[in-house]
Amino acid sequence: MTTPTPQELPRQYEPETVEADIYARWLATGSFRADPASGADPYVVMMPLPNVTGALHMGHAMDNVMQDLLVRRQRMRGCDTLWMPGTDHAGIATQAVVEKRLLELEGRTRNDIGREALVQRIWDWKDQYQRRIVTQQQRMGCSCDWERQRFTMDEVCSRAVRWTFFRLFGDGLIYRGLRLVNWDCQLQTAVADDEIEHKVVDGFFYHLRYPVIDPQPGEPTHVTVATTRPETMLADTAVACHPDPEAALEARIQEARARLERAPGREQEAALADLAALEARRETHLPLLRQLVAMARAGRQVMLPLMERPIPIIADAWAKPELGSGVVKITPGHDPNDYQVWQRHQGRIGILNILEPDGSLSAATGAYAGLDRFVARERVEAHLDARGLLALKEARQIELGHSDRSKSIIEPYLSRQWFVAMGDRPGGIVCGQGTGEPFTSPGLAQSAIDAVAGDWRSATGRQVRFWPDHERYASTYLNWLAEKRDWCISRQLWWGHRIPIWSKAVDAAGLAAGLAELEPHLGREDLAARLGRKDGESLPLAPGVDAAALAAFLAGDPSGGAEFLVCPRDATVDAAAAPALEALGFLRDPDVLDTWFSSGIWPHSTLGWPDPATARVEPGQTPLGAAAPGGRSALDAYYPGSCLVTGRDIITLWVARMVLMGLYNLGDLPFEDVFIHANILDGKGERMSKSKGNGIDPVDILERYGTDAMRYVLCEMQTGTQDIRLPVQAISPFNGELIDLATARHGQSIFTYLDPQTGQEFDVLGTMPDVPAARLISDRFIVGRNFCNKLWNAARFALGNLDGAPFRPLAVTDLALEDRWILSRLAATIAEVDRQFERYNPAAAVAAVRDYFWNELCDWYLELLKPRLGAGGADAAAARQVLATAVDQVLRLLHPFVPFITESLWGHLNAAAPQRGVAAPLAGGELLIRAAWPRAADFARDEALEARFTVVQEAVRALRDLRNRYNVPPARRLALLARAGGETADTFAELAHVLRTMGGLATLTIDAAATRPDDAAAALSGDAELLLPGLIDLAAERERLAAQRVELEGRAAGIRQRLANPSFTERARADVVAKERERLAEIEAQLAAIGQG
RNA sequence: GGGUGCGUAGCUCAGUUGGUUAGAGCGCACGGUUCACAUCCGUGAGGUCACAGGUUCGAGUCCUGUCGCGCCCA
Repeated sequence: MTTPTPQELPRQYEPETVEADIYARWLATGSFRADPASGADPYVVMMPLPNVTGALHMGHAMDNVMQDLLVRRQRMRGCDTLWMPGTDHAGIATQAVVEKRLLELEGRTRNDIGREALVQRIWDWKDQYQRRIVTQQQRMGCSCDWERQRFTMDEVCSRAVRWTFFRLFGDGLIYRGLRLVNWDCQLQTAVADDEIEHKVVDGFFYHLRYPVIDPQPGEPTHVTVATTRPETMLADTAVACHPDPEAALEARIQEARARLERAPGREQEAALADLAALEARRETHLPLLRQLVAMARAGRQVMLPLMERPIPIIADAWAKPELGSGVVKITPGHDPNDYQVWQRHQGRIGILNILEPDGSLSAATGAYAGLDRFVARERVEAHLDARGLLALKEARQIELGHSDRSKSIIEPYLSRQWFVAMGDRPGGIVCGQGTGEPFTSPGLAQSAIDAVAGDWRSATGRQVRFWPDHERYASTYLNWLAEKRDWCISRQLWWGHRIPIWSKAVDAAGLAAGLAELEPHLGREDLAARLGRKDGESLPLAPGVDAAALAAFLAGDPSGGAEFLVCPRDATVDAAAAPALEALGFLRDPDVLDTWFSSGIWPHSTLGWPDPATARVEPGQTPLGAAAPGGRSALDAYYPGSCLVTGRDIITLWVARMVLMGLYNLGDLPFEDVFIHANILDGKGERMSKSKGNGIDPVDILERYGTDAMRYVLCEMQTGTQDIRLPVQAISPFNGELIDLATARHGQSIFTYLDPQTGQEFDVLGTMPDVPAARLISDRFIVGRNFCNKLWNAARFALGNLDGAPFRPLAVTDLALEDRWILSRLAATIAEVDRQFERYNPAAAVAAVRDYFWNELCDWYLELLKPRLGAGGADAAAARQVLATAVDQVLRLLHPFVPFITESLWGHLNAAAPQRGVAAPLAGGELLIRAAWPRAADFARDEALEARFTVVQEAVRALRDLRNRYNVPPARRLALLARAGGETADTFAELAHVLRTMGGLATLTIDAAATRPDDAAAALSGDAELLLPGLIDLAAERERLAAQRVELEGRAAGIRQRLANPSFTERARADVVAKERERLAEIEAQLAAIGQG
């Protein structure tokens, strides 16, 4: 890289000419590399792995920039920093995208091409998007250690997944159980609760009549139940009424009364109607419900129509006497609430599954078998209607879960899934097995709760703390964990980590024979075998296990049926055992693991756990084992880590799981700090996302405004807990004008808009074949570009004046007052920036540097410097040295925020003034990225001088205001008569040159006893009066002073009133009262000044 | 339905344990090309802090309620 002389630097900062070179230089010098052998304190950030489904948008940019900000500062503070990059395979999301394309482009489904071919296509997709994501991150300036980059399905991470599964399984924490899951009939997989979008849609509420079997005289002949999904009646196993309908109804009536009392005027009518309707039920519904309770106790039944199956009437509080008929149908296999009813009445009522994985009805439905569920719905409706059993069909809005991925309607579906037990276990669980500091926790969820709440500390004294609002985010985390719900980890997908289990069904009769066959495989440390019951309980199998005990265990589950489960510890063991297991009739589980299973162990899987020495990294990557015998492995050096930076939406899904998996596998925390940053919203306040078409590609922003401009604005926006609205504009493909998407009208789809100028349609997703695509940007980033340009030009000015400025130690007496002032302000700024970094407040940190750089260094110090530099001599030399030092420190402070421009200017500064400092030389360095972070203690703080400077600055502003008011040309020098005494007079005298230079004065007279000449323009500044003779217009001036007097008198009156109030002077803090008195005195002095004229 | 957060200048947002006259940037108005920067400089206007009560000597800040908006969970 050649270094141009300052004179050759362009007049404007051109990011595109420096960014690529500088990034290449950082890479070539290994500046991002972590080095366990350095002996420095580690600082470790594990990137929230973006998934390979698509490219990054501004939300990711925020996440990445925040991480880079923290990492770059800690690197400059001398830490051995590791920022671990990587990507997530995102099982269902990625497979769904690839399947969708397959269908759109080739009209084929996954079953048409088969498992192997589909997985290959997804790998290709992953390679493509991983490259794109890394490019995006590198262009954003991310200083990750790329030589350690991981992917959740690479060899290193996959091994850790298997070991984790193996360990959990061996500890009895993984089981297979029958559960109601959310089933996506299109993708044919279970999906997690958080992958469901609830939408209100138009539907119907069907009221069905079920005949009572052998009704006695006076008993009803039918009961009426209601449902939105009539076809599920085929799987009904009971009808229920409330066990104490009277009490339940009265409770609702009381609530309705209370609501009525609280209801504001316009809601009164509705509340009154509600109450009346409930009260009417005492007559219309209660008698029947009481009768049904009695019938339920007597074990009476109704006949399920169409299936002609008797089902019991039961009493359960799930039935609400205030709703519908007060009777509900119970379909445990297809409704989550009914499933709970079934659990409460096990043995008395059955559970049935009538759905096939594709959403068609199963053989269990007889005549309806094979029909799609929506076709079956119509048939059932027609058949019931024909028999007079459809009492009513009312149109109604109903809430329905839709799959995030396929958009199809989710069905509650009874299936066998794998779970991790999150709750407390008898005897607890052992965390950190084999680590030297193992400990016992009641259960997995509890271990993660303890890490945040209460007095628990890890063996190394760590606990988890959320920033910038611990209480708020900790409560999200704790509320979720407190439910301790078992975690469904199986997904019926092809893309992901295959569940490493071989299984074979067994019953009581075959138990002994099966055990004998398995015997050769038992007792191995690399293979775990258990006998699992249908209810999810399991027992370990070891050589010589007591068959009688196992038989008793099997008999303990009334549903009967069990299976042998075998889990090999890793792929090698698996391959070796496979033929034997197959020969015994074992089947390998076809499902894959939930993505969060592998991302939950990301903070240690990436470091080579369970054994860094044997972790097989890819060619060119940094090995994870110790570099030398006795040295530290990546795992030793970088676990536990430091900080996790992420958005609040995955506190539960991911943060909590990383904590508990880290504790379980390693006995310590993956991080201490969790920095929750803002989400990026568009101009309408909607969360930015590619699939919504409002996502901005950070590369589009940085190509237009520069990377540093983008980073600067992102940092400036990260204030606290507030989400950020980023108005989105499209660049018109027709004329290049910016079009605000918040106000633009849509075209034929929600992804197209109409150009308000040309009326033509454009597309923001770039997927419409016939509609021109538009890039999305946001003009919010102009601010950042302007900032960079200002920095560039200030540095250009400094560089042009430094002239190789040699270093020599300077004493305070060698310095001008403004030198001491700018260095004092520097000390204050460094301290403030550090304080704000520690509070995780990037906006306040960057504002502190900005204010120092722009409002103090540029606006005052540089202007004061200009006459001194021209004068030459020792004073000019000292000025150069201070200037070089101030620029040096500003570049360092700004580097984490705007790394490219600062690194570029650093090189020029090194050429112009190789050694910098004031009292002592500062440690330099060829590259800024590794230069030392500024220390406030290196510069003398002089608050008294700062206060005097403020007084003079105020006077200068007052002078400028007068100039403006009287249209005085900038070049005209003025004669100032300052009526000031005491300290103010001293300050004016001491800093007279500042007043002269900045105020554009020809002469300055300070006189405590001056009288105001008639033709003088006058302004107050503190307790001084600034008089500019020969400027005015008397009438205007009198009017102005009169207005000023009114304002001052108003203020004085307010303070006098406050001081006259005894309860204020007695109860308020003494310093507050004193301050008020002081202020009053000041105002009175000002009034006196005006009055005198 | 439960939980949680937000509402401050035209816009996007700050506002530390309650204590001067509520701030910044952008936008707006006026004036400016003196050779670092017009992506700049100077000055100014602009707010009933959503609304209604309450606590307090004192409330943007604490409490209660209402309205509007968002997110998470069911």
